[in-house]
Amino acid sequence: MATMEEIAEKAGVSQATVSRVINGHSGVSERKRKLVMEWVRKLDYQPNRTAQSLKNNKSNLIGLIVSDISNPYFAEIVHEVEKEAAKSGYNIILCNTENDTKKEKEAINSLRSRQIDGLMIAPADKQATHLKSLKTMDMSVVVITQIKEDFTSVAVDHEKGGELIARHLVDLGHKKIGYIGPGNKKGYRKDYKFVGFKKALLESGIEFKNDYFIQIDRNLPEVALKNIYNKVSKNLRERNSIATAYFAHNDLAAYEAIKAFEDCNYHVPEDLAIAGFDNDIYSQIIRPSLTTISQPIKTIGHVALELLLRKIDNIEEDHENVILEPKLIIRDSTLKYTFNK
Amino acid sequence: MATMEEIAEKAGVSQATVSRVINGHSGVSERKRKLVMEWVRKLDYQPNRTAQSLKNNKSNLIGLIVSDISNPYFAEIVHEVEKEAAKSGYNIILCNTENDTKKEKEAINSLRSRQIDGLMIAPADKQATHLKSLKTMDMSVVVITQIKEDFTSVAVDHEKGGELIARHLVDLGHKKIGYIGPGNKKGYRKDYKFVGFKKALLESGIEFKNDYFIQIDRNLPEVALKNIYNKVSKNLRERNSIATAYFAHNDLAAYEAIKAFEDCNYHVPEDLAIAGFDNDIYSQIIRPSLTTISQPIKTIGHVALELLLRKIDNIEEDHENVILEPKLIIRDSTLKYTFNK
DNA sequence: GTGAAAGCGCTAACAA
DNA sequence: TTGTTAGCGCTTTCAC
Repeated sequence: MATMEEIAEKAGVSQATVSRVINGHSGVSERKRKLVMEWVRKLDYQPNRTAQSLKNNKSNLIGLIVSDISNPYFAEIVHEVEKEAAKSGYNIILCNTENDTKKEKEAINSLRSRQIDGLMIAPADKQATHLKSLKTMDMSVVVITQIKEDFTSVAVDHEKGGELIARHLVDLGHKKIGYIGPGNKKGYRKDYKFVGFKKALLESGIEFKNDYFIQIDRNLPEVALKNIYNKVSKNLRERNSIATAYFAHNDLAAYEAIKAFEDCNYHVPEDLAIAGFDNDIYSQIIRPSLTTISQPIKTIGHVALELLLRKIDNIEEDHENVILEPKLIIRDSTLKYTFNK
Repeated sequence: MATMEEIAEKAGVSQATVSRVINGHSGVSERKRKLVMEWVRKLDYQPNRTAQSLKNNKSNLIGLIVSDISNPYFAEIVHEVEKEAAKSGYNIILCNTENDTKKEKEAINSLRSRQIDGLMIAPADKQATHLKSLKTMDMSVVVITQIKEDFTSVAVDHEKGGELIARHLVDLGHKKIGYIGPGNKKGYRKDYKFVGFKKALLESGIEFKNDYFIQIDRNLPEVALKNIYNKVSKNLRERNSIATAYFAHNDLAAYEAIKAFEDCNYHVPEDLAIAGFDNDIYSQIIRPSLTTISQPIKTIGHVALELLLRKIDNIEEDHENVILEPKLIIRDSTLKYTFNK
């Protein structure tokens, strides 16, 4: 790769002049400017961003840490963030943690080493102390998909999402209502969907019964789907009563649960209503189409990047917690449940 | 962020000694080593990879260019590549081109500027000359998801995939067989699935009829799904005969086609068999489960990264085209078609 | 308008 | 065993 030095030599000017031309600084004669540009083209010169970064103490690199890129929800966020970042001249270093705090920690260190200008992170489910250390090292950080009081963060109101589903199921006339998700476990982040769900049920006079709670493991994305299938099947076999409607904590889980229900001869949605969370692209494609909660993914990506860039440019000093509104999307998986069979 | 200089000062040694300790070089007294490490911990020192890159002319950065990260097929590849790369100490700079050659070109230049050690690219559908320029600039490149004779590449044999689907449909007894996909168009890369599909049909004595060809647009991932839906619906309305079985060029297209068929009152799979391509995670989740071609995605990611690292390390000099075998996955979407209605 | 030179944080050759 | 020094490619200050 050609360097400024080489261009300078060819064009018979100093390397400093080449730098001026490349960076569009004024105070270079038109003659030299032309000359330099000619050699830039001829040698297909590309500035060495590594050298620039070192000199300017600015990498134009953003670290993006997600827990599971295979989840279409995160894939969509990555898509959006990359797109917007590119517009502002930033590149993305992507790290996938597979919801593993150890990997998350490694990723943070690695990115720090790489002198990223800012970090966007969707933290793993497990509570971890290394996030706190981000504070002390004075790095521009935006947390996404969950609200963290001590960081700038952008997320959807999961609690309200859970409430929306609960009310919808109650409105349809369900009394026996279940939940499929991680639930609340010490050392893990709170399952706010579940919290809101139970709360809204209670407000409608229905106490959530643990018999209808199918608890699935956290932080195992690789095997998560199998886990869900097994847990649901096991539940159907071993418990003596099942609910008439289930709320699965995300769409992926809902799909898998539907499979398990079907394989146990419960037809969805005729015998069993089911709702998901995320409104991923498949939720309207699968049959039955899935009632779910839509998260404004593009907005999350957009807003989060915007905030991060502001932090990087020191425009934004203090924390801001952007809580976006979830939306209920009603589809066949709950609508076509048949009462009074 | 602390630098070696600061550590050196604190520990009362030279900066070179700090470097030696950090890099585990021999020839440092145990006393100084201990002393240095103590300050490394105290100041939470992280080496500046930018400076290292500049000095060593080695960034440990890999560029990964994909056309559409929202497609779970690519998301899975990214997942795998990132995971393997991390194991070898590489980070991934991800660029999403949205199947746009202009963005692709920009991404390549940007990555080059960033001194990446190697590039893995799933090229856009549109033929473009800038890929050729990669050759001249002597950069380690591995092309994925399509075979390019003049590069090292890793892909599945799409032609054979098309054949497998064709034979399967013929074996089931279908005579009127259609295709939903981009087809072959000048300036775009060949649609090998279609080629193999037609070839195998012909070998079975069935000539592919253009009446059963639903051609969809290329390079519009953002609107691709809508496009498919519209094209399929339009086709059903305007043509006087439809096939009994359709092969959609990927799973995403198949899902969308199913929706369109259903909305036009053709039941899948009873009235109409359909097959996809990719075997993405949803193909077994949707109902009807989708007959499709499985691509060994993990293997693609794995092998491609392996080859790229070998190229980077100059172990591999010449091109290698790894063509992986596709596998037919038979599911309800074709199996449950009802003949003799 | 232009060039020389310092320095970003690191590695490695050389000297001591 | 340790320190001094040059230099990776760039930006920017200073002097002319």
